[in-house]
Amino acid sequence: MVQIPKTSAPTSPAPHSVPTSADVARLAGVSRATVSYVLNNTSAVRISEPTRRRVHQAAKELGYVPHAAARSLRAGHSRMVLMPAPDVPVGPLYSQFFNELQWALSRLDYTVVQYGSVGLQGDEAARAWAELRPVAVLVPGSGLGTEGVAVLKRSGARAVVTLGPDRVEGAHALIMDHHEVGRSAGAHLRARGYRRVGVVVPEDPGLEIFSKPRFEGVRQALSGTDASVTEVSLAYDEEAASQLAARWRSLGLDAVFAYNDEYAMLLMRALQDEGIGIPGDTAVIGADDLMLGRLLRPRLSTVHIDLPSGRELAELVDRAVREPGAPPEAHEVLGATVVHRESS
Amino acid sequence: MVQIPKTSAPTSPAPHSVPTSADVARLAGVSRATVSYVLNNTSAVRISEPTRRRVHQAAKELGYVPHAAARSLRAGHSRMVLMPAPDVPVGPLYSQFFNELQWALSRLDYTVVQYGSVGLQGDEAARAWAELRPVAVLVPGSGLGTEGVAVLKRSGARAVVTLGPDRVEGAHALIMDHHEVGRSAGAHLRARGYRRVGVVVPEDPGLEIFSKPRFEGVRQALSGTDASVTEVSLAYDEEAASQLAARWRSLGLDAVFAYNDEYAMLLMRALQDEGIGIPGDTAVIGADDLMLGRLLRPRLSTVHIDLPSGRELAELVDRAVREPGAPPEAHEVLGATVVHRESS
DNA sequence: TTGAAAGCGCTACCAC
DNA sequence: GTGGTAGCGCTTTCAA
Repeated sequence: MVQIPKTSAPTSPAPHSVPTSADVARLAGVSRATVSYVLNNTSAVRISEPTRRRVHQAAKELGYVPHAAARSLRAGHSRMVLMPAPDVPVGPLYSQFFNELQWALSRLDYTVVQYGSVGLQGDEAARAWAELRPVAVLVPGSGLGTEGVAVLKRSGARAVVTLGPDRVEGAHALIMDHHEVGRSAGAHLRARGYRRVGVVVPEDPGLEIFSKPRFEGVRQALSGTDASVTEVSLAYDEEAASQLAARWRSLGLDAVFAYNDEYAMLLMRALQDEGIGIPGDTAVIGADDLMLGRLLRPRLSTVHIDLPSGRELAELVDRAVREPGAPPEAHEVLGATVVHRESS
Repeated sequence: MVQIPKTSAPTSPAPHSVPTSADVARLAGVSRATVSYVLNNTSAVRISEPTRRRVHQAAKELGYVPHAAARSLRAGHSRMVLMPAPDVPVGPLYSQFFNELQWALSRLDYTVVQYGSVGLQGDEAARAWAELRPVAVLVPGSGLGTEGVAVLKRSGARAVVTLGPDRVEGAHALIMDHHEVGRSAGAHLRARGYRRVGVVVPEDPGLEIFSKPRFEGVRQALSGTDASVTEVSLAYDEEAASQLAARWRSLGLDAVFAYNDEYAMLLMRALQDEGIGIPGDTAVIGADDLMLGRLLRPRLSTVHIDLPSGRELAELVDRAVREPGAPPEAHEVLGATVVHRESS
């Protein structure tokens, strides 16, 4: 029987070491090999039913849990898919995508692990990830360079996938080019006849990866026309917004792409409080197509963003893992479509 | 020299296996022991400078990265802090808390890993986590039971901390009792003279952990008074909100606690579109004190929630790891204070 | 049907 | 100063 009486407090300060398969074997009166066969349902070998029972019973009594590190050390590989945890607060879009991905990967029998790599820079981070010998690494953003990819592959990663603005040599890429978001917004504003277009760029440096290309996209969409594009820096707080609103008229803008829906809401509110009509005096368009945009008055025009489904990415990963020799795939996966509502 | 010429394409399909410390030793012309000493800066032993250089050089050429599993297998422990990834989209509050935590733990030389455990139930999940032999496990929500804690501890976790509504035997607890949120809101509404109070309860079953206690809290705050409390179910979409608004007057409520700021915004908009004045006809109060509440008109009253700082939790973890015999601590860490604005 | 033993990559004890 | 080597927990071939 188990040594800890069921009825006593489970806080047993006994320094009992953690049970190994050898302990299970001992208790069941069999060899470690047999324990392994039984617990892994190894089909290549047939174990008698009584023995199986004894092993299972022993494992249960000891509370045996296999040691993943030992197992994958022996096996020479794992099924861990590693993903650095994003260090900026992410919105519902990313959360949903990530959940889907996780679900799809677990269906394919991979284990998804988000690795917190605060404070690690570029190749140093790649090395830290490589220490875990993941079978695949999914890297959002643009932190990974060619050397990082090489480190990961050398250490056994069979698939390295970047989710970001650009391709990295040797890695599969899900290219999420936010230029397209800006371009859609810009084209929309141009088509609706606006000529002096502002583009909000968040002050938060962590958002630069998105804000820069979105800004550039607007510029691209309006280049070759008589429209002007003005960068408008804005921190995500009320004070900053109202200060901006106070000098808004002096900017002489007839439309603004507000980076995303949240910044759009912030700015809209400040403009309205300043007596600036939307879209009459200034048109506003956001991005991300959040629920809140539909709730604003006027209803917020926005750029809806299509991310790849988690299932798609999971399949890419699986394909890459099974065929590591195959040349890296690169897919443009960010779709942007304008949802025209009332604010533009 | 390294075998892959620097100038050729780095897509070397060569099935070269991943370099081990033995490879480094061979290339440097020393023993594996020496490699280990050098790369870990072992202070107990002095290695000559030329040797150090040779080892470092060889490691670099091979792109050697130590194998974390092998290392922790040998060491008998790791410094991995495991946290199951939340399966519901989390708001900025949690994101920020988590980032702080991660940062604070990495300062203490722990590695934080979020483990995606979709589809795993209770003790099964605990077993999956235990396989990784983390030194500490932080579990948000209420999924972990006494048996789960026991499994984790038996498999070597020196600290198990739950972040949720209740204590679990044997685990440290950061008790986040959302009753207090409801109580604050209820007390506020009562103090302001409202008597027929509605409480929005999201339909999303994943939010029950929060919505149930928040609802109960309001009930508690109003029990013993002549005020009534009515549960109002609501899905997070416009259609549901406008249907609710259409029958709002028939509910005869003079105030509503809207679960959180986002649901509050959804409901407020629907009510206003229905011609229901806020707070004149119905007062509204949200929770979470998000930026968006300040931007609504009328400005949204809300319940500000104080979570523990990531640093505090990190210190608790560290203490628990160093003193695994110590009795589990339990702290009430959820502070709720009403921020009165214009909507109530 | 079951057991003995090798070995995955690494570190740390002991010898030289 | 440096090297040999045992052994962490596990799986799997080969024998019995």
